[in-house]
Amino acid sequence: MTVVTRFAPSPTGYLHIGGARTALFSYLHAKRHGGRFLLRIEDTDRERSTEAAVQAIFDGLTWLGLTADGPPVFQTHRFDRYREVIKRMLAEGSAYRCYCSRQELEAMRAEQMARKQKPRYDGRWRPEPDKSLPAPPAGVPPVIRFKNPLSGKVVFEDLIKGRVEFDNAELDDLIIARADGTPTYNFCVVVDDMDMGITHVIRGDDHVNNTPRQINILKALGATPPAYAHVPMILGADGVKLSKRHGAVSVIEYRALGFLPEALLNYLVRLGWSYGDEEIFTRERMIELFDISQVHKSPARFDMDKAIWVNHQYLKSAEPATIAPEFEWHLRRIDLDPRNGSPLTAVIQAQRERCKTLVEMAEKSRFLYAESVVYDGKDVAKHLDAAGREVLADLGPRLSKLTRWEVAALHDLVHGYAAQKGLSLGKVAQPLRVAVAGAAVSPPIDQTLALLGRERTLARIERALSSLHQRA
RNA sequence: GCUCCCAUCGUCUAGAGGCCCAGGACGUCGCCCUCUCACGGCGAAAACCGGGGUUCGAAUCCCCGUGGGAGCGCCA
Repeated sequence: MTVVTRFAPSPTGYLHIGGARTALFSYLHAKRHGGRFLLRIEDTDRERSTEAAVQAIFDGLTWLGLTADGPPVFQTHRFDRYREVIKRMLAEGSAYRCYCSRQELEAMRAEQMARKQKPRYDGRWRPEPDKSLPAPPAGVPPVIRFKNPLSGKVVFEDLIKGRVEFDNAELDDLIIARADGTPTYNFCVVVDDMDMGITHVIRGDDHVNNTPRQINILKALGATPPAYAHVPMILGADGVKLSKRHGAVSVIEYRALGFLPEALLNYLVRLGWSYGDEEIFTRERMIELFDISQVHKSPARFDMDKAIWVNHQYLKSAEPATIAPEFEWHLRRIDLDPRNGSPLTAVIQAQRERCKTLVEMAEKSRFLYAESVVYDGKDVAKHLDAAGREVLADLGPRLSKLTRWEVAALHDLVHGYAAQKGLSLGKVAQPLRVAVAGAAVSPPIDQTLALLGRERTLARIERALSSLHQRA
């Protein structure tokens, strides 16, 4: 049987990083077994679902490259089907109408809580062979409840958690359709998973308690329950559920933070899963090695430092051309024109080892794309003193006479000058660096000059000298 | 309150009874390399939640405790 998994978010906000990991696990499990990964939008709650949220989820998944093998399924497009199934269940007796008012239910819950019991529906409208039901109150639209088995156990082998058991006595008759006729979550999930031919439900830990109910409905419908895998959630650095106050929670925020999608995915896959001592996994390798049953049972904390380290690994080793589009996105984000400077791949090549994020790379490359440099006062004071100015004055003419503006030639020129003057390289490179880049940090000086180009280099040396004269 | 789940360095993890006085990675701290920042190299500190069992032998199996988490809606 072909493996079919799905990611089923409800569009009430952005794509959460925890959701992204769940999606990744579903995706990997499907691919690992040559199966299909599907997407379903659980938008039955019209109050909270928004068009923008749907788009945000699509955008997040697209950026991560977790593409579904088929068009997304929208639950709101399937109401006819749900109605049909409910009609059938009513006819077969696996569901019934309940006329309790909300107030009545609330009172029931309050009373149970007071008696220190688990709040649950007491089955007052549940039809039984020898039971006589009250006459339905007039004018009250009923909800539909599922007739859950009263005794016995629901047992399932969770691929991550192992054997999980629930007593049916712990479960109550959940509402599958509201008074207005719209179906509810647990019911829709069951019908959809069945209709979509889902073989493996991989979802967040917070759904374990829903699983026995869903299995019971599935059985009442005569369907075979899929396999389940409940993945633990991601915690913030403080061990508490990850939320906005921990910083970035939405996938798109990680893009803004300067992450590469592959790097984020890599970090995420290692959260709760590992393969020996390996840390870096290409997508192909993840697909080859990922085993859902090896995922940890316990929740993991999100460690930004490690995530950034992984990102740096990708920045350092990925093909510059694959990084270029993201780098361009970041340059534009800080109002720099990617065409107004050296080719992106050359800059990436020069900057990658000193930048852990693309934000940093864009920022550190500002002097290569902006018309004017912003000088760091401290660095200017430190390196463009009298001696530094002398170096610049000497180097200007020599540089302007250089015939080949290439790394090797620039290297020889700078080194040759230092040797000739008996200066350490630092005494030459630093003033030059500050003059052209505005600060004491940049790629090796020969590369820096090569990337900047002759014209800008000479102009900036000029400007550094003249503005210093003004100050002096 | 009730139900379910979890527990190895600060963090992510290796470990499926002897290979473990517990290995790797991030982070931290030294040292080396060096034109800056980095990269890199070398090294250090750092953990089996507690208590009982089982066993010749337990981080690994069992029980209890403690601590964490999730769920208990006409939300999803």
